Amino acid sequence: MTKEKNNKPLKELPLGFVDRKEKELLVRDFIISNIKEIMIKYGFQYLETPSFEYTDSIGKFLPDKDRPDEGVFSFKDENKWLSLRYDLTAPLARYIAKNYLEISKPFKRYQLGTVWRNEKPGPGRFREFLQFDADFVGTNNLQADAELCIMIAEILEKCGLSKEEYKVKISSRKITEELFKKINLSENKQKLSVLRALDKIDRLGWTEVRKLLSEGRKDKSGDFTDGANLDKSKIEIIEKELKKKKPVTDDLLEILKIFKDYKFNNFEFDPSIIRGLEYYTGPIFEVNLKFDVTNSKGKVIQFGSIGGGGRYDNLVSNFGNYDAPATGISIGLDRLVYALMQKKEFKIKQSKPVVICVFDKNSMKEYIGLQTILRSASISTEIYPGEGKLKKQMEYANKINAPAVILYGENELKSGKPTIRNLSTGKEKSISIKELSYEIKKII
RNA sequence: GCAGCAGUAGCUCAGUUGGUUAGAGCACUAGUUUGUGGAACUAGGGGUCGGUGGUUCGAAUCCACCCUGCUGUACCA
Repeated sequence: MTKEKNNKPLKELPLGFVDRKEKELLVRDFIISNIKEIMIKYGFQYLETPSFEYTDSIGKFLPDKDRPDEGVFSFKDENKWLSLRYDLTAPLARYIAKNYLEISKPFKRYQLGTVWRNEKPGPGRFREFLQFDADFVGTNNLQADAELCIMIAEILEKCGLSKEEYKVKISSRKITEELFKKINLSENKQKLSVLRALDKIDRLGWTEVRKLLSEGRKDKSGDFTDGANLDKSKIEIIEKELKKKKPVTDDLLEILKIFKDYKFNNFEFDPSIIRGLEYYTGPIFEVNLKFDVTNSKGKVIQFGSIGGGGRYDNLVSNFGNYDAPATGISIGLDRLVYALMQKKEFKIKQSKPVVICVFDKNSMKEYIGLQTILRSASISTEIYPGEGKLKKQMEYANKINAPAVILYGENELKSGKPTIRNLSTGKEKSISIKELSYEIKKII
């Protein structure tokens, strides 16, 4: 007996994977439809690439590990490693490199797709999630970078956010590069740990970041993080440079000018935006939500950015001889959905079916007749799909939020006039079949 | 990965210093007479008390290890 129990299949989901229900999916669909509309307006092409790629194709920027499944989901297929994509940028670079000669440049594409990451999930973060990307390939024009920021702002506003509820932050990789020259930092490993430390200014503040730049820091759970081991004078220079309120690098100055021409002002220069990515070469941006987000227990949690991007001029050239400067942005849709669902006014209308009650199976022909009339009038309709008494059918209709039920029993069949019951008011009305669709539409 | 906290019914939780057949609310199912939902009442189903091992006459309760979740932290292409 115990053996049988042990053989039962698991009903649990793997870590970081979730079932998504209608409520969430409707919000997601709403966001997606806004995105598509705006993408068309901005002139981007729609592209889809497969979920799997050769690990080698998208793995150029993975940490050089012996195991190809570090951070990604991979398996070996006929001696070649395949990986589920971890973002949409690396597959884009692969796509460009493969089809370089056929693609007219500049190339603008947008893409919606699920990506997978084999890492620890956090609040609003899963191991499988939907991402939206828009990229310009084959142009050095900073108009592209500026337009991405403006476009993302338009998407968020279209989704119902006000200017106070989000902010586009911009910076440039050039700022930190110049800084490294200034303090004579050349070792790549140390550069990276400085960048990582600076990335946390927003969350931890300068006092803690100074610790990370020097000997290291202990967080409130008692865990210790190694520092970058810089000396005091260098840290002072970094701090002074990064506290500047206005950009001085030529790329940002130009973007600011373009913003002005577009009358776009919901941005903020923030030199502490790092984005941790090694491949960025120029302007970088990040989109932050400004309102509180709570978890399932009602506690306010740190939500962070819902997306970002920047210029990556060397990514395509990694594949061969083609050189294509590029810039792009990506948004984590599920995180945006999670945040948007917490805004009270966010109720998406969903049309639920009118339920035709079954009194007698011998009358199915009549029920189907009514259903056909309603469905051909594009009214969501169903004949009660279960079995049972009228009471049970009413309970069902109530539970699925049906706007009305149609009663077509013995009495009604005699007169040929079905009764419709409005489930929100409880009122019933005898209606001729001719007027049925019209009356139901009034209720919906 | 590291650290702190937690795991009792589908959900939210109670369970006294270890002591009989482990409880509540909500949800679910059936019924409160024939064709009427959202309320009430009655009855019912449902738990290897996260898992394994140990201490004990006896463990949901104590100990060890493991698993899972939450939160922070690290990594994040």
